[in-house]
Amino acid sequence: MESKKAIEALAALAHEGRLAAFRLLVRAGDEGLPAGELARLLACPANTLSTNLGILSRAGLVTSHREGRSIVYGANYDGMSKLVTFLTKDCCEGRARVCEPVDVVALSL
Amino acid sequence: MESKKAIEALAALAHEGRLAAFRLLVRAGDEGLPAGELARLLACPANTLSTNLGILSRAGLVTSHREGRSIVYGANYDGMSKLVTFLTKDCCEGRARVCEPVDVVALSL
DNA sequence: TCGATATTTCCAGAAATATGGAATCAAAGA
DNA sequence: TCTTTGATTCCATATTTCTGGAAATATCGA
Repeated sequence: MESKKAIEALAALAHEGRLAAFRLLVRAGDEGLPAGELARLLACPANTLSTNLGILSRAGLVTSHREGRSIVYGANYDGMSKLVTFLTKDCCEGRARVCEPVDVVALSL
Repeated sequence: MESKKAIEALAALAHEGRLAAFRLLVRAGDEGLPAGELARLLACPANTLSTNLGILSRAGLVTSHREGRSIVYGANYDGMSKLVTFLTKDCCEGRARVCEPVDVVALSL
C-alpha cells in the first residue's frame, strides 16, 4: 500500500461517525447492513451517512452492493488489513515493538 | 485505547508531512532527530514542522526531550502499537482476516 | 404509469485544519 | 549581558472538510 492510499484510509477512519459506522459493519458480519438501517442505528441523516460511506468506500474500507431498493454495506477486512500492514511494516519497518501486541491478539484466537 | 484517542492518532498520521516525519523518526532509531534536522530533511519551514510535531506528540506517536538548544524527537512505538491494537482488536474484534497478514510480518522478523 | 421507499448527488454555509511570517522563548558562548 | 542559534507560539489567511436541506435517481409494488 502506498502512502497516498494509506493517508486516505487513515483520514477516513479519523472521524467519529465513520469509525462508528465501520464498527457497526464489523459487528454486522458478512450479511452487512443496508444504508438506511445504519443511518437509523447511528441516528444520522441519510445524506450525511451516505457521504461518509462514500468516503469509507473510496478508501477501500467498506464494500457495497444493491439489494432491491437497499444498498447493503459491509466491512472490507482486506482494506483494513492492508492499512494495518502499512502501519506495521512500511511505516514502522516491522519492528517487534509494534508487531508484538498484535501477535498476542492473533494467537489468542 | 478509547476511540477518541484513536481518532486523534489516525488524524495525526493522515497527513503527508506528518507521516513523512514519523517515518524519518522510525528510521532514525533510538537517538531520534532534532527538530531542525527534521525540518531540513523534509524541506519544511521550522514553524510548520513544529506545529505538526506537536500534533504527533499530543497523539502519543512521538516523544521529545531537550538536548542543549535542540529538541530531539523520536518515534513512540508504544503509541503506534496501541493504535494498531485498537484497529485490529477493538475495531475489528480480532478477526483473523485482519490479524493474519500482520502475523506473517511479525513471524518473518 | 404512479406513488412510495431507499439512497445518492448537489449545493452552500459553518467549522476545522493547514500554512508560514513575525514575534517570542530558551540555551549556549563570548 | 549581548548575540547567535534552535525551536515554539501567535496570528491571519487559505484551504479543506463537514453537514444537512433539497433535488435527483433507482427500485418495487399496485
